Amino acid sequence: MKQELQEKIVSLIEKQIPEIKDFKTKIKLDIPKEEKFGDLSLNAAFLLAKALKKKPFEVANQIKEILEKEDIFENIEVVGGFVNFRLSLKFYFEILKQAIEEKDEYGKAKTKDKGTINVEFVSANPTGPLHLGHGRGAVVGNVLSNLYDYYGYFVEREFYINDAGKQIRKLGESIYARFRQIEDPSYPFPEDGYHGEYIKEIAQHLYKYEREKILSMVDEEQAIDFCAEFGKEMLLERIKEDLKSFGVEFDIWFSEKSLYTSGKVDEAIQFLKEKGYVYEKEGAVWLRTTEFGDDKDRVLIKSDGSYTYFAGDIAYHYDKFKRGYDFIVNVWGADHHGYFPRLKAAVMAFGVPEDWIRVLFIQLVKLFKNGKEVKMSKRSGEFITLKDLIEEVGKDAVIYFFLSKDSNTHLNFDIDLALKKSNENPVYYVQYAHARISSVFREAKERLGIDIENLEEVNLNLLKEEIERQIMKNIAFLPDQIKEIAIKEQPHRITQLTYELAAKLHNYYYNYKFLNEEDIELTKARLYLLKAVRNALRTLFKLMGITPVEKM
RNA sequence: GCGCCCGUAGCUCAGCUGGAUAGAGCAACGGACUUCUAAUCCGUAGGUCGGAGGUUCGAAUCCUCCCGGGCGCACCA
Repeated sequence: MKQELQEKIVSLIEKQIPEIKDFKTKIKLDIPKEEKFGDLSLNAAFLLAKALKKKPFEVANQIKEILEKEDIFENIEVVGGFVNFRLSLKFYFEILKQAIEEKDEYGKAKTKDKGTINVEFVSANPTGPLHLGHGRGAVVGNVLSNLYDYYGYFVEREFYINDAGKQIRKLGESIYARFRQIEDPSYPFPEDGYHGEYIKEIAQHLYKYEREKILSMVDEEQAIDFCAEFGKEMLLERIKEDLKSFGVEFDIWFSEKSLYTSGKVDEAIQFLKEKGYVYEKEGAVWLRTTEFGDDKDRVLIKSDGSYTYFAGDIAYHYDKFKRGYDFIVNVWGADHHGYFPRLKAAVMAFGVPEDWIRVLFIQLVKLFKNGKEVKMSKRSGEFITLKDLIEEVGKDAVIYFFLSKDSNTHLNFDIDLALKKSNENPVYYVQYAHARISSVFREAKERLGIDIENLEEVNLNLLKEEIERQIMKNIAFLPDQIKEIAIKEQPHRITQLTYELAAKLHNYYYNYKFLNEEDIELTKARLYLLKAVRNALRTLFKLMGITPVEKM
């Protein structure tokens, strides 16, 4: 909406001040922080002042005169060099109508014509339960996907399963050792094995159902492989369950191992070789990543003939490249940031532009208990899992908390605070706003017989209060703001949009009475506005994966 | 040593890629329930935006240097 308005305004000005076309990219139509500056604010006069050799104030007044003839503006004021507009109620009424018709997808793109993209996130090793960092990545990746979907992209969500390599081997050894220890407590546990209780559980499960089979294996290696495979599958199932309870579902589960068994690694290396970026040195095969900004070249095939992890990752991204996405997004833990330049270089060697691959880094989640930091590590097995946390505080609170901070900053998670389930968690604030509206609707039906589903003829001109106007404005520009945070990849800002709208609703609720049997017309108009607010809230909740509760 | 990220109220954090008097929540203090749910609302107090320069009509935001904290610099995965 803002975009359309801006284009309209610029084209109107252009008829009289053609110089404006030189500043089109710098012109901003802003929503001012303060109400007294109107609904929208235009900075064009500052930009034009120099070119026209006039003062910003004079140019602003000129713009004011041009735009005053339009009926979508109720009032235009010049303050300093800013041109501030107030939009007409007529304009807002159209918006409310739209919000009501589009339900919980208010403002969402009707078609997926922006393109097709892939978002890869979580991608945890199937060697243990998900921890809090994974949870943060899951929320950020999922919401980012939802935002792109809202914006008009066809989005595929993908989980890359690291089911090859040493980690899995270690998993197998750990499970096997626990398995043997059931009968022989002195059986040695691998030094750097996984210590968590879940390993024992898996071992006990195997002992119960597969004891004979495992013990009959002549080769211990075979038994370890078996344990690894079994454990991996079991843990992967748990990961899937945890994510599902979190409202996160993937379209594609991509196995790293499949790359090796299907020959895709060789295929990718061959492709790069033909492009001339592969060479041999000191018995190893290298990729010339320095060609694309990496600070040194990287090994693909080690001198012992085995592939590096990097080679596998290249094959994986070569696969994505061939799928033909417009661009891809990877959500990674921040400790991998040093890895990005080389992967980007490899991907660019395929022949895609630099921004084809994007990475969102998720900084560490630090857990605090009793005011002290709790160190988490998979190796010691001493950590609070995502599942524990969701069970204790509920998925909505966890989602909202993980989402409310910029993913690129460290997050301190105070477990005591979260467990309190108190109003200190702002998720209750926004949910309460929705619950209050629902409550009003229930009362409207019971007391006044007004069915919220049949609000056809309402006189919106009765909505004269300043707060009502503010709410309409908030709803009107919400889709613009959602789209903006989508393209800027700032999913955390959605919590603020939600909070702002909820705050206005609470203010409105406290200061005005909606149900008034003496004035049914006004009641209906207000219910109509409330319905638009409810839909806007539901739209935001849906993007975040939070439940719109009817009662609290 | 090199690279990336962070530094904003007592605490946890926003600040929309340069806009107007830097904002929220929690904590503190003072008010508002005979009402459609007080998990709410209204108000008070709290700041050298880590520091110093620079760019310009205008800087928390962009550039340079410095100071703190985190992370990363493999023929590991």
